[in-house]
Amino acid sequence: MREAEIYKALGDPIRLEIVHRLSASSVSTVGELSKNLGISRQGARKQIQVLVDANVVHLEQQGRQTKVTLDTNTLQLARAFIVKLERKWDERLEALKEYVESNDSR
Amino acid sequence: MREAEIYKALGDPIRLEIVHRLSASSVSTVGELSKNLGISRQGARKQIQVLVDANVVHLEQQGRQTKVTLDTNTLQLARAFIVKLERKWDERLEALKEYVESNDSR
DNA sequence: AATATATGCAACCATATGGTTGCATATATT
DNA sequence: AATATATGCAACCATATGGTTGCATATATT
Repeated sequence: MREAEIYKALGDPIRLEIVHRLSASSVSTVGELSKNLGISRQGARKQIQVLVDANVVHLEQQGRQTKVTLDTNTLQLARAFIVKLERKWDERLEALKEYVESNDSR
Repeated sequence: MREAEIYKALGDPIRLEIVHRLSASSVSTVGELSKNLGISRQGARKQIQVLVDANVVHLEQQGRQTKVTLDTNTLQLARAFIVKLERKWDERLEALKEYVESNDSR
């Protein structure tokens, strides 16, 4: 399941913060994204790499800087899996409820 | 961000498999869920505990067995965060596109 | 009462992870 | 040409994580 790797990549406060900034602010270079995270630039770079490896973001060289972009396909995959879990679970509850009602002694 | 802990809990193949089985099959006890995962029962129990700690599932003692239930509120939180990321990102792309068009020299 | 079943808890271990520092280098700016 | 900026890469380290085995115990079944 590729989804596991995606969730794992999102499953860290710093990495989630990076992804959040990417989506919500206009910051988009490796250098800028690495600021104010409470860790060193090199440390931040390693976290960005985890996101790259899970295809949550992509990198693109631009002169001396590196642009970071979100991969919405990956986000969609992550969302779809959760939606499926929710739907299947609801179906089961529904089936169970009907079963209980059909055997209800009232 | 509580979401990070949720994603972290989902970010492991075995744990994701457990959650998937919970939603898709009628298996619902700690013992049954622990089977066929390729690890020992005690190992599986530790993974279930990670899901419990992140509130992805809840436990409920029933006689000598322990029932596991999905917490849909937690799943919803995880889904909502991804949806928000996708929306914000789309808004940014849209704004950028309009900006480019307004400065287009054609 | 004796046995079987479902479970929990603790100690232990190898590897993964999240961080650091130090150094190198390509591209822009002056 | 000299300097500044943005970045990458590697070695290292402490702690977290994912697994194991061994043992204890509460509840059901016979």
